[in-house]
Amino acid sequence: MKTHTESEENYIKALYHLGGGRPVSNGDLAQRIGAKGSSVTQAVRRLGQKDLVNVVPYKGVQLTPQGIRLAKSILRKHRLWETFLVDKLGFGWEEVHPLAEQLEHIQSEELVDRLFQFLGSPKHDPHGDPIPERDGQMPPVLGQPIGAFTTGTEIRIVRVEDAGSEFFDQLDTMNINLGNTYEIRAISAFDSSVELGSSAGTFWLSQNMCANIYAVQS
Amino acid sequence: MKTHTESEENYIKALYHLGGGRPVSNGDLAQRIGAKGSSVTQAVRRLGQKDLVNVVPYKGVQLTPQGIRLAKSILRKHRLWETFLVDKLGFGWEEVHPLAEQLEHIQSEELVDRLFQFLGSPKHDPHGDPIPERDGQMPPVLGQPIGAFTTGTEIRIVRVEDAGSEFFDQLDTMNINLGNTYEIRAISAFDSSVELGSSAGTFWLSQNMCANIYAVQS
DNA sequence: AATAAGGTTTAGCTTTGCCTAAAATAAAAG
DNA sequence: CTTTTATTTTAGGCAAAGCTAAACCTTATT
Repeated sequence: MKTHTESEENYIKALYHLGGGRPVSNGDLAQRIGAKGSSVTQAVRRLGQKDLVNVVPYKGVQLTPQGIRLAKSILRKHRLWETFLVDKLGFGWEEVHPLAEQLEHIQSEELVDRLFQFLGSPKHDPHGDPIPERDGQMPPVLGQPIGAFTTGTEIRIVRVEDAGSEFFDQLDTMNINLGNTYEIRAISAFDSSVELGSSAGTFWLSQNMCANIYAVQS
Repeated sequence: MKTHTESEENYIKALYHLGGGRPVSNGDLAQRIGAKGSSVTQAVRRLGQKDLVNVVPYKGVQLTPQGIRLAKSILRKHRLWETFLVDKLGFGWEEVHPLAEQLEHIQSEELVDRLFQFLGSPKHDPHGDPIPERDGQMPPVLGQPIGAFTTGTEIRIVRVEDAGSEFFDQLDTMNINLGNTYEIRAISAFDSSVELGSSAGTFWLSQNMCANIYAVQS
């Protein structure tokens, strides 16, 4: 397994995020990376030479199986480090992303394996996102948006989308965490907001909040 | 506090290692970095523009107070990560150096502080080397070479030099670790090797081994 | 004091990775 | 089916970091 630059890894990661295995447009990729289209053209050409992507000029870029494998290994590292930062160092979930973005580029199979063990072989990261396994298998993506349940259901929060720092701040101030359980008390016919209840009382969640919070029946 | 490239940080680290605050020659620096002299000339010019070093052409390069501060902060990170890798992830002391070399470039004051706390505010790393404090103060450099003690002394191993992987392998096979205590049984007048004794028996350590193992009386 | 040797710097080239501006192509609108 | 628009690629620059080879200081030797 060859060694790649951070820039290359960032492109691979972005490609995986945007398309998984499907083709991605130059523009989308440029936007995601935060570079100009011309830079992207060059970058993907380099990746193509390494057989990490297939490039069809003017059409799009697509990860090869090799590229997908690499993407998953980076994602694995990213999510393991996030888990470390939250579980062991006590960071808040909003703070960890930029740090994990640096840590994910550290190269060492051994380190990843040991970290995985040290963290108790987690299947999901602090946001509830699945951590790819060593062999590339993906644990299940958990939960449904809160709005998808019916009134009266007991639910448990299992995942939150990364919807920006304000979203996370809101979660913090409302004291909402993974593992919390609530009862769906009501769903507004007017604006789709949801009333949740627990032993501590009840409160309303806006539609926008609900759309980024995932739960399972419990 | 500005942000620096990894290359820059590596030069600063090398400068600190070779000279502390004293001037270092282009050649020595080149050797340490593993680059050619011409590359070094350019690199130190860049560092000079950032006021991290003073350069006197044909004479030598010298860290500024700013440079020294940076060097210490890198060293702090390096040694904290080594401590993490050994204490928490169970790496052997010979394996951790190249990994810490990557991890030391992660940028985040907060991360360093939390890591420090998580590790129990250590003053020395797994090799017994002092970990610079947040403010740049250095804990004491521990111990004396084993050969410096007199026969009959009870000693405790507190530090080992980084003398290459074969040295560490030898330590491992002889089961020598920081914290171990021995009695100095004899010192050879012929080759300065030393006989150490413990409850498990006695054994001889060559002069070369002794020179890289530091101990205190206990 | 002159010169040879060794170390240092300059000059010029390479790659990565980004940029802007101009040309080329694909897609959508008339 | 042509033309306009939006996207993508080429062309040409720039900075970081490395390299080799040639020129240039220092120092040591004669």
